[in-house]
Amino acid sequence: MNVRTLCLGILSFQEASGYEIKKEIEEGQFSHFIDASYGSIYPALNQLHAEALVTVRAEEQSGRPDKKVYAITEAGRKALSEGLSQVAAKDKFKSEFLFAMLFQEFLTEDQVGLAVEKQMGDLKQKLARMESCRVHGALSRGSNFIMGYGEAVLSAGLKFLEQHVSQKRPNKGEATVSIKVEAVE
Amino acid sequence: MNVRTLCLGILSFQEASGYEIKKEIEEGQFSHFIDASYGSIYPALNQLHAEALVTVRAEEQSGRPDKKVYAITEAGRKALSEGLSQVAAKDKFKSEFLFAMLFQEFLTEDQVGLAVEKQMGDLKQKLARMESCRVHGALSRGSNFIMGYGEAVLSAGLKFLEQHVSQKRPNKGEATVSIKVEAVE
DNA sequence: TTCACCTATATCGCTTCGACATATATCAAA
DNA sequence: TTTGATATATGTCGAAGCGATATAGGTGAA
Repeated sequence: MNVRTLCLGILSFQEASGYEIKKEIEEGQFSHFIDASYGSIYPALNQLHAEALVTVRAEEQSGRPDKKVYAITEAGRKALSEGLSQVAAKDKFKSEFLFAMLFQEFLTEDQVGLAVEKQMGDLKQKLARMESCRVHGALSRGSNFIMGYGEAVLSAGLKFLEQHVSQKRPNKGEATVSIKVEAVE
Repeated sequence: MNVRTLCLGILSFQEASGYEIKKEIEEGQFSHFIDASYGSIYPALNQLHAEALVTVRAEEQSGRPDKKVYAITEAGRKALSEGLSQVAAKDKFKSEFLFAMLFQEFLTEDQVGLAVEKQMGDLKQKLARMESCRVHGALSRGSNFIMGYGEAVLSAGLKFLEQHVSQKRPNKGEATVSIKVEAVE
């Protein structure tokens, strides 16, 4: 599955600019299982437009560059449907955190502790993000499903780390690392 | 973190050829959280050799091309240590399965069912692979940690899907899709 | 004996990432 | 009050990496 199909998917929910698509990928309900950069989104949108799978409309803005709002066409919906019918590739999970943990002997105890705390913060942040997506309600069947799956998986990781930490440092009273979990929204 | 550091990490455990590194990535304890293709491994090894971070030794084989066995050097260990000290990037999780689930209305019920069964098979396979890594024992502190984390996360996903399936199809008696979970090893 | 799969290295086109460039608006802190 | 950070918005470009393919003989099952 490529970035073109990804854009079509998001546009099938609502029309949007490239910038808004990127934001949706970073902060929306997609955020925990897809990714794409500007360097692939903008070229993809141009391509889709050239293939008449989307339409564009320039929205004037004061000061900023014109916002180019894209909308999916009927041909675009058909292409999306075809893209989704392909057998899905296996999940890809890359974790530098786990890689580093595997080589603990190359790190100091502090470095390991810091890495674990950072990972816990990251997981909490993602969970909070999904929680806020839930609150904004009106979720489709598909939305509910992926949220449930995401919560299950992220919580399991967090729980494992919490157990590991409490097991390793019962009551050491050492300087605690404060992790800011920014409120999303 | 790039493929060079990845190769150094694997070579810090034992010397290996490019082919063996790829196998380790696909089937070893790394398999559920890292990935790399031949297209990046072979060039990476050449680069590492040019930088004297690894040594090469050609092992003759009957029939096949010579096996080029790489071993990490002291400079290589230092480079690995430096690579690991960098703050780890956030986990990257890409799931075409979840993307497709989000757009269920574009698919038939059969397609959705099939996708779910496939996902469950994939998860079971990964769990089995980790189980077999456990059996082969002699695991380091780091190994145990990442296995525990992996099992926690994969099991959580599987459990969620199992609940979803039993909820959706209590006793329909329809043609069941048989999923072959190949025994690893 | 055919066919699929395994060992083994390597390249190549294409996709995608990540960092940067450009331009303006807003808001908080020094 | 000026500086700096953050947000909106589009886009490019070099580098990294993927996935498929080429090559070539060995192994084992149908």
